[in-house]
Amino acid sequence: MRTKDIVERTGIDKETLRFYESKGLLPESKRTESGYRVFNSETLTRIQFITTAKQAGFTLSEIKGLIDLQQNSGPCRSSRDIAKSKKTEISDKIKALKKMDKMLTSFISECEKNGEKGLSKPCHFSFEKCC
Amino acid sequence: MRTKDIVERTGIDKETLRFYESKGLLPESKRTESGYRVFNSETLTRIQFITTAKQAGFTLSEIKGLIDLQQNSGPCRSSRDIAKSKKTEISDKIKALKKMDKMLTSFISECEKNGEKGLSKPCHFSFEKCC
DNA sequence: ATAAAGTATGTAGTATACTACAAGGTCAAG
DNA sequence: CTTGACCTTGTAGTATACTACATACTTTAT
Repeated sequence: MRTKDIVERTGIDKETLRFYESKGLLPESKRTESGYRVFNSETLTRIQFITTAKQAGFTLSEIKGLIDLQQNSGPCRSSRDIAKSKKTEISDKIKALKKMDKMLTSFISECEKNGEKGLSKPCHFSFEKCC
Repeated sequence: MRTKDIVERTGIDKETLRFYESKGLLPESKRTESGYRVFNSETLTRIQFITTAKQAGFTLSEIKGLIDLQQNSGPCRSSRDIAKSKKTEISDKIKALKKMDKMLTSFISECEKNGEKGLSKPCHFSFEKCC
């Protein structure tokens, strides 16, 4: 696969691909004789991983940390401990998201109170007071 | 309350407080005769809201959007629709986080396989292949 | 009265994560 | 054999979210 194929299949920009390569999130790719990048399907799964991790709110350097976790040759113990602390971060993020969701749910039901009338009137609800 | 009190109670920096004010995330605060900012407890709840929303992965402009939702005087319907689409974003983020959590859980149990021996050996696990 | 702590403003700098060129080389189709 | 799509590098610019001054005024403690 060449650059264009990766771009089409993952949806990321070609400049972003190069940017990720420069940051070490992707290994330096093989090249044709003329210098064109050649990718394999592992690049696709790697980019999907980066995309998911980004959506989960991790920074690129944190994502690099996760990639390095399973590539280092040191003892598994230290990697496991990092993984465990990441799990804590994740559960904190989920808590924050659930709190936001609860606020929005209350807001929506407040809006919809009294049906059509309620929806036509201005809002009287504070997210801050909700939780 | 003065700047120092807000800083102590919320943990945000005084420059960040001023920054949020300049971005419209906080209303322009009242001042003493000499120009010192004076805050009330609503500022505290507002900052807690911003902090939670940030942790949930929302940008400051998205957070401003949420604050504006319940402050606008237009019909509740449009605010409700924005709130509904925010709820979708939140559920997508939670999905991404759960996926990450699952990967890390598998990674940890793989590390801990064979107990002490497993933890001393290098890792052989790929997040990419997991999900 | 003076030093120390606290606050104000404006401006500049940093880190992250792209994003957009410019200038040029490669390759396949007509 | 040239046109156009595709690729290369390097460098510069943008947006977000702070963060760090420099300079100066106010208030509090001794």
